[in-house]
Amino acid sequence: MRTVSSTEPKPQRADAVRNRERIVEAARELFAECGQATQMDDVARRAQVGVGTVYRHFPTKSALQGELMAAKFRHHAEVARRWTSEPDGWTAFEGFLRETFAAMATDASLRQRVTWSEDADALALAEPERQALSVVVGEIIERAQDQGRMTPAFTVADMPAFMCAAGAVITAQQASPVVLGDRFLELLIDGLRVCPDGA
Amino acid sequence: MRTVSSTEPKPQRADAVRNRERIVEAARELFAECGQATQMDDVARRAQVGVGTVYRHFPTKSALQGELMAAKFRHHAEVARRWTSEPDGWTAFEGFLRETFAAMATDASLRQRVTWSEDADALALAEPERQALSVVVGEIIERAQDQGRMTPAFTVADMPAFMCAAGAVITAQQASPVVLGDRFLELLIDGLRVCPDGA
DNA sequence: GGGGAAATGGAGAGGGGATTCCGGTTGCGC
DNA sequence: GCGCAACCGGAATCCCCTCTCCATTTCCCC
Repeated sequence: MRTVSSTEPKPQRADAVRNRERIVEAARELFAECGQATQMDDVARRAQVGVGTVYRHFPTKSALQGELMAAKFRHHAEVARRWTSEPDGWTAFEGFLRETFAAMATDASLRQRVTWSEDADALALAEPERQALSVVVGEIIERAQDQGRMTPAFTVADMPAFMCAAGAVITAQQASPVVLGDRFLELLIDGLRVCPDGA
Repeated sequence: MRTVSSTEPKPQRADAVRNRERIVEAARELFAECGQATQMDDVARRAQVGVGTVYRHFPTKSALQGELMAAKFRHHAEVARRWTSEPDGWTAFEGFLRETFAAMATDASLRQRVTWSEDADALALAEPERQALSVVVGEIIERAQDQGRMTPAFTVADMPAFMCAAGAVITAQQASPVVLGDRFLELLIDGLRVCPDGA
């Protein structure tokens, strides 16, 4: 009897792997463009694949969206994790935020508000990744607060609102360049910082 | 020949007027609760009216949504107009914002982001009201800037992003009361103010 | 290079929801 | 009180989209 660990990823055929990647990429683009209005047929077409193939990889539209959300959380978590080694908590937090904002400016798919309404099933599927992100960022926040550099009123639970607010501003900037711009983001960041001379 | 001005509102029957109001009110509630997922049948049921009646008053779901958006713009514009008589531009602007935020906290239907994506047709139908709001608020903003009390970088075009950011924060507050809270809104407001001692 | 499991593709079933249609009802001017 | 337009209700229609099914094609191991 061969060793078959229950977590063995059972290797996929080369074409299946390739197609899955194509599908995810196509979906990312389309959801960024059309949001909820994106259709499975469109995804299939852009991925140059049949609808059946899309459904072989993702049993449900929600599953596909869930994967996209999970990917987004993974991405943010990775950025945060990279800043974790910075000893100063506030520097780490600020670095994470700025890097994330920059990424959002570049990639529309990162901008979509994600945590309220939309698709409950998709969100549920991405829950593990959301948790993981929460843990990493939460740790940075607590460190910054312990070091007295961040207002203690802020918690990880505030992050979604924070990100959504930032996303709104960034989206607006894309629409009309003449906009207040980055100053808004600076304001948001400043609001959390605790200066040496008091809050 | 009776005088029939082309803009004459042609009087409606009493029951028609009553039903129309009921429909709008029901729709406002449902869209606040379910957002885009709201169905015409639900609206009809909550208004205690047949679907046909809903369609008699609003030929399209978009038309109904458009009316709701128009109402929202009208509401905001009225608040702004009330502050127009205040001679100090910044005071007027701040008053308008605070009053509007307070209203958003109370009424979920005011909170929904409205200016991007969603339903282009509905937005188009509410365009006149949007314009009107824009004019009133724009005037206040310019006054505040002429008096040197507001950063000149801000324009009416920034308002949607601003409101959307505020909406995100307020929504988050509703979800978990332990949140950073109003300080966020203060930050946003502070960011536009120009203090006597420089920007 | 042959066999069979793994994948593919896309027509169409199925379901949900917006919109229509029209026989019946109601307000209102006379 | 009558008559008739305006209005109402809600079953039925129609369309759009997700998801299924299976004949056919493609990889991969021997």
